[in-house]
Amino acid sequence: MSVGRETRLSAWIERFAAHFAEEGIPLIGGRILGYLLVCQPVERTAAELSQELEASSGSISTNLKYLVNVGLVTKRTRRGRQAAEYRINEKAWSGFVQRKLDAIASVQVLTEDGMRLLSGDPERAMRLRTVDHLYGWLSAELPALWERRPASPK
Amino acid sequence: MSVGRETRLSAWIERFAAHFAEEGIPLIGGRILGYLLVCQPVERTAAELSQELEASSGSISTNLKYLVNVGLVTKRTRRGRQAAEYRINEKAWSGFVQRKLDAIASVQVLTEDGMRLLSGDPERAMRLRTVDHLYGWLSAELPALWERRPASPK
DNA sequence: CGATGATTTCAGTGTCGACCGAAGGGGATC
DNA sequence: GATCCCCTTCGGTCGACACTGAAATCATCG
Repeated sequence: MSVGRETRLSAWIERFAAHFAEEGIPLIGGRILGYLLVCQPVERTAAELSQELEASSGSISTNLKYLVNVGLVTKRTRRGRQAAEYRINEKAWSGFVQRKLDAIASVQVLTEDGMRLLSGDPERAMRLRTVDHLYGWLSAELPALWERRPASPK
Repeated sequence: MSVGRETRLSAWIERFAAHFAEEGIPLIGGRILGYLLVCQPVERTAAELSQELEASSGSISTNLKYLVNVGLVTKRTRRGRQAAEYRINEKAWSGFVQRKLDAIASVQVLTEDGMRLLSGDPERAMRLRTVDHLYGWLSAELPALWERRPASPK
């Protein structure tokens, strides 16, 4: 007897959430993301998410607030409906990734400052220089790479 | 009365450690990295680090073990010296950064699996497809970018 | 082989953050 | 304006992890 598609999707959502948990996103936040990426229909209320993901209403609320804040989820309210509907904002994902790349390259600000502090002593600055050059290169190339990013498929 | 260079370097080390603390590296580990990048002479014993950074011997030991493990610090023992000497391995920094980039691109494995699970339903796969394309592009371009990385300065 | 000096191990402490669930507040409908 | 949901807020619990300091371990030298 085969495992149903929904069951396999649940397992996939869990893997998805686990990955982002390692990057500091709360487990429940990751589950919401994974779920909203594949659910049908695309919009869900907080109460539905709470039930589907077996998480407390408080956790759902907190995490939705966070996800809406970073732009990955969109909140929609409708007249005549007390329940707000949430959906994934997949277009915002590139901004999300871009922030990660920026975070890596931003170390260059630090290494640059360090080089300045050691400017009178080239010998002593050698170790930092190696690191600074690496980040300097990244700071130049990553934004350039990002420019060449193709538009998302229609 | 001006602030001495060493004082400013201490402040810089603290900023350096704070940055990597946000990325999950323990504060003391970050301090060790920053300190070993700029100290003179370049090699230090665990006891010296403990004193300079005002951290317990246990913390220093744990963090050095971790940093040696990921390759950012090199341990050297010498005959006739009971104290091992540690120094920064600035050449390993590129591997450190590369692992970060790989971690970002590795999401493509997840999105790809998800696409497979939704293969029978293109409509439903649309949201994931947008995300998958982004990571697919990254998975292709980041390694290519890395190839063009220049050697560190002599 | 014992003494010495250094490092590693380990149990204990404190902090921080995710999560829960009950209480409170805000709309919408009647 | 009363009722009914739904969402958010908030106190409390739990587990994870960084850090400490003392004890155990290890290496060197006399």
